[in-house]
Amino acid sequence: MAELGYRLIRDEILERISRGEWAPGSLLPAEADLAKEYDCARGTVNRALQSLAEEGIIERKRRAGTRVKALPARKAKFEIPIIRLDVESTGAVYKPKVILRRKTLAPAAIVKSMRLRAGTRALHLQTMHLASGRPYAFEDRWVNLKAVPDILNAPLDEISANEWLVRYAPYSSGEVSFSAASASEREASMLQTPIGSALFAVDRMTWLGEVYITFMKLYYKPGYKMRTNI
Amino acid sequence: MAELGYRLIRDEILERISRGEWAPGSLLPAEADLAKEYDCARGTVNRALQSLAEEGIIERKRRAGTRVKALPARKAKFEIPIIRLDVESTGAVYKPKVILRRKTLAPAAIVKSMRLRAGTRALHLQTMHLASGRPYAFEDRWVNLKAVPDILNAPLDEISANEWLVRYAPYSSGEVSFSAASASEREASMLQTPIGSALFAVDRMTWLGEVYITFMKLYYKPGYKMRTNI
DNA sequence: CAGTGGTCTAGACCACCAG
DNA sequence: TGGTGGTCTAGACCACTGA
Repeated sequence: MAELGYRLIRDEILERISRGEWAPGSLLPAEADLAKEYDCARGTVNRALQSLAEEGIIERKRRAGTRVKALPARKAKFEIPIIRLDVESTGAVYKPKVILRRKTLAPAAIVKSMRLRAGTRALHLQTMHLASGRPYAFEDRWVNLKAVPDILNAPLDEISANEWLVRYAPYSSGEVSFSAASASEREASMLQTPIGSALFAVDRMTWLGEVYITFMKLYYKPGYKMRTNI
Repeated sequence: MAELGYRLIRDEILERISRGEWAPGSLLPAEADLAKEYDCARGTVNRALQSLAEEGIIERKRRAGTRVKALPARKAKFEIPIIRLDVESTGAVYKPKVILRRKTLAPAAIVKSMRLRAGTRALHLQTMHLASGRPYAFEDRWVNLKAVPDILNAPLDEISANEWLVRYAPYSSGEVSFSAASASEREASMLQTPIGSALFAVDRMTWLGEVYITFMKLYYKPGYKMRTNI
């Protein structure tokens, strides 16, 4: 039964799991046996199974073999969105508008979470992301000037701080969290929505090596949804 | 420069990108050249680069070569959470409580999105997810009884519908979306929070092949955050 | 201890597509 | 059309760990 591509083998194995041939918790045949069955090299089966393991469908251990996960937690992949592309994909015209841009002492909470030295000055930015002139999202951001001093010279009304940072320090790691927030007076007036509206909020902190770069809070206009497939 | 493992090569290449050796948009050396540089087989470099491509760091095209993405959209992976495990990881005791369980005509919106036949009866379930007796999340779900008739016999006060479905039809595909919602009277009373509170909401629809299985809306108690790393 | 998955190798063929 | 990445192969050695 010669197949074309490890993807086909992966899909076929996935279907056999779906049909119940291998129940959650049970053991799959060894790679060598599957290779014989599919008449291919073991390496091909290995790639197929590694792919399923990455998706969270199966668990693999040396010597113990490959098992269907007892509680298959399917993993969803989200692209951390670049707002400009998000907006433009709806056909609207994107424009960032800087509301506040001030070099100032960072408040205690920011100093702590970004591990700055006490008394450090940081760049505080507030930006409205506009879609064809209408509010799309409101961003509140702190930037560590020790890490990226050049941002002071960036034309942030043409390119958003997010995109600027992505170009300057592109491959930092970070933490992201999603939540719901009630619009305070500030967010409400920015997004032109009543106080107390439910807003989808994204928090993001990024760093490069040991150096914290930026902390950002983003509030989307009411009705925003973040979608993906599993 | 013999390395141990394609992961090391991947990390090293990532670091070279971070340091700016290859800027966003620029071309990386061909696999064969990198293999020579790292003194390993091309297959090893290939695995390293495929891994970076999956993470959204680079783009690869036959003949055109490998480029650092111009706008590196780092991908975040979220595990679609199983609420019981979520709750238990906080040290609380999980308990699902069925509020409503009724075989009934599906409303038009559900019929349409689940592609049921008009006049089909479906199972309507409302479940409170409790953490040590306190409200954690409220779930509103429709189940296609043609797809999983056996759910009528499931002990849904012991195992949540979600987990039951995961065991019965574990490897369906689906769509997920995250949003913020204002608590209606129903959600507010369920979650013991004021009407209008901002709730983190998850919509999920799953199917197996051509058959739609279930549509679910989940409202978390105020303050819930969904976290991940990038 | 022995069987499993993890990984590397050297070579091969092919699909794709930019020059 | 030639150089690129995508993939397969057959074999090998090793790390891990359950019986």
